[in-house]
Amino acid sequence: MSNTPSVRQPRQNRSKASQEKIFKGAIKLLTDKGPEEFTLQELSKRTKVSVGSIYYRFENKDILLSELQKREYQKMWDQLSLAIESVAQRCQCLTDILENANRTYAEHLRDNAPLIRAFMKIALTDKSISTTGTKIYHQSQALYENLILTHANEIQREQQEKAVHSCFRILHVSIARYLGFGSLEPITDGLSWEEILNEIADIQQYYLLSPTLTR
Amino acid sequence: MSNTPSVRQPRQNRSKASQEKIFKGAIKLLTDKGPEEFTLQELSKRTKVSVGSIYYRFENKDILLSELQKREYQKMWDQLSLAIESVAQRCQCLTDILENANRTYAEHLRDNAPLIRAFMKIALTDKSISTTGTKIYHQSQALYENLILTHANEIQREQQEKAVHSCFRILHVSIARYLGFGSLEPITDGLSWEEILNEIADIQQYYLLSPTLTR
Amino acid sequence: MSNTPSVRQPRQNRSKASQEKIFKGAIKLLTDKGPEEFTLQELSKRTKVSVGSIYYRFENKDILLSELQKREYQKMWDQLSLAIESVAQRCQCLTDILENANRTYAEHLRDNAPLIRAFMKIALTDKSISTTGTKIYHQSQALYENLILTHANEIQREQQEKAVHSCFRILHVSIARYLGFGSLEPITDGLSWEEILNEIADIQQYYLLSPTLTR
Amino acid sequence: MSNTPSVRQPRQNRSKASQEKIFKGAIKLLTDKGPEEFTLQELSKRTKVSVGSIYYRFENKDILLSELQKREYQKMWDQLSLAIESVAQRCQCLTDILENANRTYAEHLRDNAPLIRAFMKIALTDKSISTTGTKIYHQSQALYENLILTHANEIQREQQEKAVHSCFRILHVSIARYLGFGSLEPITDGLSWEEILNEIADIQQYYLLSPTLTR
DNA sequence: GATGAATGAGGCTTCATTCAT
DNA sequence: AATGAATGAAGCCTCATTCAT
Repeated sequence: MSNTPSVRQPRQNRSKASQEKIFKGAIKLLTDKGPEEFTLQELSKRTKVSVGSIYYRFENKDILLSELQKREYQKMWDQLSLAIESVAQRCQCLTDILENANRTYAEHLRDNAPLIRAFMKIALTDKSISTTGTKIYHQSQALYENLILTHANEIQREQQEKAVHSCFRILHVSIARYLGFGSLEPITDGLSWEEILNEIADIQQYYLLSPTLTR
Repeated sequence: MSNTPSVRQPRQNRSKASQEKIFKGAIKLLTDKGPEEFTLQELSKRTKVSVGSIYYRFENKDILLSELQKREYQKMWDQLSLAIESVAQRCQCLTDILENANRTYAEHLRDNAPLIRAFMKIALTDKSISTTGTKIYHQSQALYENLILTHANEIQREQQEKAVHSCFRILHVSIARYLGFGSLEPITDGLSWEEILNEIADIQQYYLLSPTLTR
Repeated sequence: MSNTPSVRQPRQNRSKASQEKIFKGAIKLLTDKGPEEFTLQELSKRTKVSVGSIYYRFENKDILLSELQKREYQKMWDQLSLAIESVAQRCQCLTDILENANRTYAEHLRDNAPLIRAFMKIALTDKSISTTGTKIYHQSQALYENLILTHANEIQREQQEKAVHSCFRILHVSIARYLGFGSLEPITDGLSWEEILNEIADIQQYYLLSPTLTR
Repeated sequence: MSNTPSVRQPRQNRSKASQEKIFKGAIKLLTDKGPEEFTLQELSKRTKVSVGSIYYRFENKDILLSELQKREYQKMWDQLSLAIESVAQRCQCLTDILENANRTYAEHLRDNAPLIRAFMKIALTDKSISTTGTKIYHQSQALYENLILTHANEIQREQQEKAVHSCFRILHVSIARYLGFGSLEPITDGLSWEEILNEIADIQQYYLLSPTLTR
């Protein structure tokens, strides 16, 4: 994904192994302790890779994190992409698609929650991390929305694209809040995972499928 | 004497003045520079209150921030409370109430955005700040929802309280995202402030007011 | 001499003592070990002043050195100034003045050689140190030349000021080389201190006092 | 095999080429960035010779620099030698010789200024570099002085050799200062290159050629 | 001979907290 | 009550040198 000069591409095998060790250890440290306690000294201690070695491969701490994020987010996105594809194959009607796409996206966030949470914290103070996060957000959005729009004919709202934007937004922010991204305490309003999914789907469906309200 | 061990209650005027200076300066520093650059040395320099004095009044940095948050969030909540009260006075029908309550709450977040943003960042690593944030969230939620529920008879959904929960949740998370709380880049989907408000109100109304969909 | 905001002026007595300890220790470390081994950790260890304390008083290492230089160079210049003044009182003829001014300036360099040598090394990589060094050089030059020019009437050269410039230049660079400023090994050409002084004076006198050569 | 233990003598062509690449790159790096930024990593990157290879050929960094200096200073000296030889051929009288020898030596320093400056900085902390520098200085001095002494009969001073020593010393230090060797800022006293050369020649001639002053 | 990855001691700097006055 | 000087652990980063391949 990246050919930035700030990251050395390993040319020897043991080097690749070491890079892998660094990445693996970084993920573990990040999800174990959070970004506040993510120090290169600690990473070095855990991975048994010297600080100098880390610096040999990554220009600095920020770039290490940024590269890690690009790599992991790319992986996540690839998986999401496949899963959304499969939804497209399986589902016929809009209701069906919504429910399955929602679940797919929600589980995608949930399964990767610890790492995403960590990167969202880092994003608060690191422009590059935040930019990549935003980029992936928009890519995921496009994936989801394109799928929904294959059944645009069922949507009752006039501005279909705008309406689908809203559906994605509601899905994303509701799940993000439920999983406790962005603030430490998840807010569930007492709903279970299934309930929150149903609730979101309900709201989307009332919005997309109801005949225009006369007000 | 005082039974809050961590914060000394000032009993003299010059003391109150000094505490006030600390709080004022802290707000300014927090909104000017963000929590990353909030150091007690800098606060001392700006307020002309010595570091020792700050420590005389607050057990440590976390407690200072926590006290500040409680005070400021209380103030904000008082204002919100009045504003919501006034909406209750002015509006008769549910549609009207929703739109006005939304606007009231949204402007409340917007007007206090810099400070809220700062505390949301701090909340990521400070349990006490996050707890207070959550508490105020629930209080605001109650305020909003009680208002809506005064017109519960107009709501078509079966589980009215749950439905109103969802309305508040959608409002809050949408606006929070729009204002860029919790992640650095605000995501607007190209909507203006008025448009996002309309969009939210639309979604809520389709949800609350539509007759049950037969699926 | 300096009111730069990067140096904290001590307001308590113990603070002044600490600043003095830092300066004294810095001079000793600089002359003992040279700038290459001048680290704040070592300075802290020797002076028993914590690193944080050093940073409390000086923005960073460069500024500490720069302030030290300003202080010491100022002291040196004050002494030189007095000594040159005394030469002016004592001497009547140009020959006399030259010899005494030379000796005064040369001894000034010699007596302060270890510290000057250290700062000359630092000057190679620190613009501020080099600027101050140049400034003091020009001030000393003015001191010396003004003294010589009080007997300008005895000078045979047409462009008297230019000729006196040359005299100072020769004096300075010859002594600097003799003392090993600027390169590690002093070059004496086998001359003793008295001999090099005589030699310099001879050259200056032949230049200033000879009738114009017909070539 | 080789009896210089610290430098491996290349016996194959590709080896020689590689050593040549190292030297060329080292000169460029030294003159581009100065000794402070001269790191073996950077040298390796620029020359495309691996760090290991550099260490295979040179015991350590100091020795690499030392070897480079010997080689380059030798080259410079060879050139100077030829140029001084040519002055000897061309000039008949002392005045003429002085002026031409001065110019030759001054231009020699000027043309090689960037590299000399670099080595002078290194000499401050590296005994071997400083020793070689001193050695070449003395060799150049001998070259210059022997030339002058071919016309010793024109010199009015009693101790001719000592007088000629002084002439060289004045020439060297004046030019070195003018070119900014040893301290960052060159000091020109407002003189152009031609003017400083004339000034030096004047001083030398007044010293060497004037009849003894009666004082 | 050659490569380039790995090492780690050591330098600079920050800042929450403590303490003498 | 108040001041501001002092502390030092801990973080980031560099680079000469070593070593496995």
